[in-house]
Amino acid sequence: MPRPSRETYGDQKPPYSYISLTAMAIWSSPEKMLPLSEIYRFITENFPYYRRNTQRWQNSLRHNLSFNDCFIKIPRRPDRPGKGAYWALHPAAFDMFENGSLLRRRKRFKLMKSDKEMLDNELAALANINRFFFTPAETQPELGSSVQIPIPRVSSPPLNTTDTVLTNIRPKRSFTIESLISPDKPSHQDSPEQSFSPTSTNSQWTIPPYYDWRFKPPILLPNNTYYHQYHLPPAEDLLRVPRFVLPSV
DNA sequence: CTCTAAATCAATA
DNA sequence: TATTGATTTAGAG
Repeated sequence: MPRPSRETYGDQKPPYSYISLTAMAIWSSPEKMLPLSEIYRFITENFPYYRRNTQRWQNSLRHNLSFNDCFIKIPRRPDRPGKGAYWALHPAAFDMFENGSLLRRRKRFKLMKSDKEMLDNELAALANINRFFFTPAETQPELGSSVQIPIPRVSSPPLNTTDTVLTNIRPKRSFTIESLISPDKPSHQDSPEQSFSPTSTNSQWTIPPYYDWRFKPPILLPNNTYYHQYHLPPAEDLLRVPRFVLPSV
């Protein structure tokens, strides 16, 4: 009996929710995050059913991305071509599909307010990093140097570094088509590149390694302001990328 | 049957 | 592209 493949369902609607399909797409990517257009492409390429009525299901899928806390939107780095942000899976949402509920989960994945604020702080810091790309070239920090990036206060207290909610989270299954189509395959082992690999040293990983800046605990200054210290990547390709300069208004 | 996640329609930014 | 609300559909206990 042939192993179930991408064409298993043909033109029939696959028994997966948009959330499942999106998670599959994201997880199949090398960086574990994709722009919207790539999510579309994954689904239409792998499930022929979705090659028609695209306006309907793509609208629904976008609704899912915005509505569900399990998807986090990561700003595109200015040195990357293309449009739209990247979408990733929230690391705490990996066990959403326990007991094979790929159609309807028992519970929605909803973040607590404190977790949402923590994530907002991370993303705000990322947005600030992006802004460095747009500052005048003369005043941009040296690549390979360290830089302090102010964190906008979205709540008080803005950060809780001892929070362990996000610690030691790994997926219970891999979001490959093969493993999801035959979920009862018991001995399925994740390939190394499919395995979850936190990059931060303190294992409080929240954002994929896309930004390449190493996370450091926030610094509290005497004036009661918080900073994040990042190390700018020494990557050669980044050095070659033309730096963006804001037109002075 | 009930509960509520998921899908749909669609206005708006 | 992305967010949000309103409403309907339908999965599963």
